[in-house]
Amino acid sequence: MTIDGRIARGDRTRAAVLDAAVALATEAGLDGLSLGQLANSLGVSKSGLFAHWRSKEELQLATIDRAREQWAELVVTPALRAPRGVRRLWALHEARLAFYQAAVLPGGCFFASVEFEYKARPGVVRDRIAEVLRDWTALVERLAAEAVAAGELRADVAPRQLAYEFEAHGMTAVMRSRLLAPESTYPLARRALLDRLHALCPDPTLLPED
Amino acid sequence: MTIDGRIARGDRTRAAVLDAAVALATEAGLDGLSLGQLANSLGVSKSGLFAHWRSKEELQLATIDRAREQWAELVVTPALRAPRGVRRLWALHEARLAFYQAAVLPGGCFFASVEFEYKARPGVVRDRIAEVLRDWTALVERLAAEAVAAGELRADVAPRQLAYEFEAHGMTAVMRSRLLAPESTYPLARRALLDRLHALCPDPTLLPED
DNA sequence: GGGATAAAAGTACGACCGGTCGGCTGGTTT
DNA sequence: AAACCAGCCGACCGGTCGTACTTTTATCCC
Repeated sequence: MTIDGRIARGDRTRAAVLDAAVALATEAGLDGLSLGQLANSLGVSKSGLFAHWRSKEELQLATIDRAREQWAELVVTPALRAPRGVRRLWALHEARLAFYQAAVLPGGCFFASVEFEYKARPGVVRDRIAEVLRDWTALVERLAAEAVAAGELRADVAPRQLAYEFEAHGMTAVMRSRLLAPESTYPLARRALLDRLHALCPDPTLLPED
Repeated sequence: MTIDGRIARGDRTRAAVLDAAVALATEAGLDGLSLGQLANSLGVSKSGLFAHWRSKEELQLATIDRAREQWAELVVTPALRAPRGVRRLWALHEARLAFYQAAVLPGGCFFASVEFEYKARPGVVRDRIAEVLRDWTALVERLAAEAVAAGELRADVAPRQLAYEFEAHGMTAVMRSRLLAPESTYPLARRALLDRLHALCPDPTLLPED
């Protein structure tokens, strides 16, 4: 049973296009990204794109899905290797900052970009983005709740509140690091959450000192 | 000495255009905003816009300046009426959240939108945005430093660090309130900074309890 | 009244947008 | 070898973009 070479080629193209789209969208935005530019930057023709996605919107949705996969693969999964509890929460913050700092994507973060781009633009694309954000928030809340349940965070910690602060410190980092100074931003983002967790965590040995 | 009616009319038009541009940019972005749409939504002709600004870029810069004025007028100035120190810092946070919640701008915050839009797009527009952000950050840092100097915040508070967290809690609020749930977001943003300030402020009577 | 002047509209243009269509290419199946 | 198929391309469509040039309209000064 051999794989159909034509379909394999199509899959390769699709993957390459989506990876480029994710990266470009962090610079020009998901809507600002034009099909002509995207095709050019990949050395394919515009009509070649329409062979895989019937409209720009369909490609945008596929791009969002690809970005979510990438995020899961490069940020979430590595962080989940840390032991459950406050250390896992901290690992997620560090994995995220490392992802930004490594400049995997030129604009830093796909979702940070498109969330602001679509926050006031009703439609399917916005709905999909909101769904990803909800899932991500739920994950962070769950990790926080687990840390509380394990007794590693004070019992009066509200997971939802902590998740909000977690997200705030991370998202601000990606914007500031691109718009102002990268080298001075990441330490601030790191310390912001670390101080917060230290204040809530009875056992200081679970977290790095600085 | 009477005012030239022709110039007065021009000023009125310019102001109306810029106000509309600021508002629309929070939805469509500063670049996504097209001159045709802008002209249509104001009932003027596209070419009428070029009587006042010679290019789109020039209008974008003017829009940024106008947004800064609006921010100063509706957020900064009212907050500065609070007494110097930690109360002023808190007043600034609340004034900002009130501004977002009142939906003065449909997308919530002009600068939050354009900062993410231009974070990875070199050019004059980006430079201007970065300058505004630097000034704003300097203001918050100054207020934090004043609170420390007044003995209202612990002496080991780093103003730069606190200013980062201040900004993070505010900016995340505007995105979340638009993309997810407005009613549940603002309390989180409020509490995030309030808890932080309470932890750093020896005199609990200077801040609201909740 | 009659220029002078500023604001605004009208018109036109080239570039690019998202999208369609017919056809070529090369691997797969029979 | 023939029929078929998915991937991909060049040419092209109507529409909108930002921008330039010219013309009309409203106001001011003499």
